[in-house]
Amino acid sequence: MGAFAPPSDAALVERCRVAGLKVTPQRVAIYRALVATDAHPTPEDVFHAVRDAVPGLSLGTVYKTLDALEAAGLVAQVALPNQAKRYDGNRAPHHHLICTVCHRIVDFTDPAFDALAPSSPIGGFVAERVEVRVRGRCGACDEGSPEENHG
Amino acid sequence: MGAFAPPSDAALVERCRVAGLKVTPQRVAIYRALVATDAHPTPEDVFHAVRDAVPGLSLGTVYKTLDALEAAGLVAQVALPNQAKRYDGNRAPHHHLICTVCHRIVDFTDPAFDALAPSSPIGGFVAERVEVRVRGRCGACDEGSPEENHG
DNA sequence: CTATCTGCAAAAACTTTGCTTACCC
DNA sequence: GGGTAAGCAAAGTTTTTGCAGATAG
Repeated sequence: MGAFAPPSDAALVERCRVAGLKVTPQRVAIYRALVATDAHPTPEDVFHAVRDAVPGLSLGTVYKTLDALEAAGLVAQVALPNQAKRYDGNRAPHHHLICTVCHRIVDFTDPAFDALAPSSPIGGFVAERVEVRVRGRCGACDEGSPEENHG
Repeated sequence: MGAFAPPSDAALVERCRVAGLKVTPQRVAIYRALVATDAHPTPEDVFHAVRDAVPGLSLGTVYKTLDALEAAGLVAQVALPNQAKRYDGNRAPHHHLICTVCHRIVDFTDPAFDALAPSSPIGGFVAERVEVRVRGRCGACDEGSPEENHG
């Protein structure tokens, strides 16, 4: 089955509609770019990726659009120390491997992690989502050069 | 045993020495302020907390000092979306509850979480540390006002 | 038609940097 | 003394905001 098929533009458009967001070429292009990559790009990254397909696109629009998509729950932000905002278009529950050398963020899923919840309710805290962040060195940074490989 | 006793200034000074950091009044005051709180403050927060004890302290020094302490591994950063840097002086392994309403960060530990590791090595990734982030609503924000309670 | 959205540019927020003086070791 | 660190202020980055014209529904 198409469990790994990327969502069609129609699907993205539909999600915008459901969220009450107007469907514009800029918005769809930005949304699609984010869903199509697993690189957790910054707004700048998205801007550059979409610029060609949408002439005249402005960086400000990218910021506003990512904000809107995030507020609508269609994409998420992955905040890392000492870095610009990074976005994640992957809606499925998943976790992150974060390379401390090249700052790559790799999605992963793990059956054992999916049911995680604190064993006791802490101070009335009501959990909604759990994200596990594993920090370490990615394959490239571990074997290859101990230096920066790339982001 | 004094498992929950805050570290003495002498202990903090010693850690600085071991890390090769010169010991200055500013540095110790900033370090102590961070270790003494569980509020995960921003550099601004730290600045205000320490300002009275260290007249003439500058915000720039707070930034530089927090950088130095982080580089030395004595404190950590907790990056959250749409917020200024936040620091964590808690060196013990622990995880975070993050309130989506008031943005409070609460430390917690959980035996079940401490041994976490991906069940299969992903792409040669070598894990070093694991942080679990539980997002939801803190006690105050869940019962009380559904609005902002406070940061 | 009307509310939203875009592009542009200015402004704000946050953080880093450069340099001189002061201080720890 | 020599090398770090502090203070100050300027500069740099990143992100937000305001507004006029364009556009989706």
